[in-house]
Amino acid sequence: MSRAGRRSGDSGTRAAILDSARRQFAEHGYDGATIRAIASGAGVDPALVHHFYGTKERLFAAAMQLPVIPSEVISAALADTSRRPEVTLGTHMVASALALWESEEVRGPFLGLLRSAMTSEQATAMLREFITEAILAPVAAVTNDTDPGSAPFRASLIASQVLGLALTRYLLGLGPIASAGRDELVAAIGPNIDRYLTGDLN
Amino acid sequence: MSRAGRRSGDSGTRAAILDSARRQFAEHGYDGATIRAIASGAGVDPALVHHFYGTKERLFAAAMQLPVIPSEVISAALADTSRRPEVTLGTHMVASALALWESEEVRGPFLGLLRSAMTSEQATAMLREFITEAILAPVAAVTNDTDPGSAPFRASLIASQVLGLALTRYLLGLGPIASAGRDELVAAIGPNIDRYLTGDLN
DNA sequence: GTCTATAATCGGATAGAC
DNA sequence: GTCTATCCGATTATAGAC
Repeated sequence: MSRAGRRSGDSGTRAAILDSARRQFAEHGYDGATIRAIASGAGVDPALVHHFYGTKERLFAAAMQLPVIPSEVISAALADTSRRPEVTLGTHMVASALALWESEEVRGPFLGLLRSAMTSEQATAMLREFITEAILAPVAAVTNDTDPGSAPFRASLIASQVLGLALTRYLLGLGPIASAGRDELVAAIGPNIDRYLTGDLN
Repeated sequence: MSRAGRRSGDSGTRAAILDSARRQFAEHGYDGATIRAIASGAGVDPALVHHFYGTKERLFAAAMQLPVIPSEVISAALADTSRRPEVTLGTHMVASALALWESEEVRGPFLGLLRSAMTSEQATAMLREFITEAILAPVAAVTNDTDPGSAPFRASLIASQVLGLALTRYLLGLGPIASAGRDELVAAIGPNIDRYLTGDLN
């Protein structure tokens, strides 16, 4: 019978390693996360990590794959905004980001990428690419009616505020902004994003 | 004569090591900067670094000392603003930050601290302390007339935007924001800081 | 003040047994 | 699929000669 021999299927270890990797990269960044610590966190031998993922770089790339598609989330936000005009797009963007970051599965890779981008050129490129995909594209869709050329600049400004929010809230744990509720932050920051989106920047 | 023997004075090496340390910490963060690279950058033997500064931690603390006193800079900005009311405080804060960061001696330690704060708990504490001193105090001085309790939250929001600016401009090198001129950024971001300072956040 | 030599540790990666 | 054993490079830090 073809059923003889060991099952080729999953025993869950592969996923456990990826989970542990996400946590380690999120907390310590690329350099600070060690294969040994990742293996230990998954309850397996370090050699197994290499067995499944080859090198540390490849494991990092695998771990940083977001479980959501940025462009889909933004599309949903856009659709929602056009249905409820009382909610501005900037407000909605901040609310969406904060909501996504409350999920461990999204926040982990994102913070890992952010931390790693500080010291690794490769991670910097990955983060830049992600930002472009997640922010520039939808912003361009909104602004290309008024002033097409300003879209990249507007998107960068938005990125600076949104990344600054993640930085102070999750990485630095800056008192009031780390303990503030979602609604509070949305109300405080949303209008500033709106200004970057459609306001006069001169 | 008391002039016999080797001069006890400075041969410049100590300062050269500190300079090299600032550059290395700025570029690679605490973990990424190695004593060896710092020594090499200063053209001396690694053992000398230990001879002068003891441990890597002590060298880091010495290298991160800013050559300017944050509170003094802010005081100057406040005084300047009250003399020329056409320039808003938020605009002036952004301009001051960008001007300071153009000096290698200020930008180096600052970026080093920012990079290191991503992975080192000790550096995180240092950066938090610095932010509080540099931003919270002056903000409180401006807002305590209107709504005393909101000062820490307002200061944190300002920190999120200012740190986000440093992050995208210098660490990530995000296209349009990295190549933008100082005036352009001041005009774009200043008003948003003003809103965090005195606007309605609800 | 400056360097050589070396101790002690830790990291990624591989070979190969089971 | 999983683990043991091991190699090899890099790092901080110290002892001590000159």
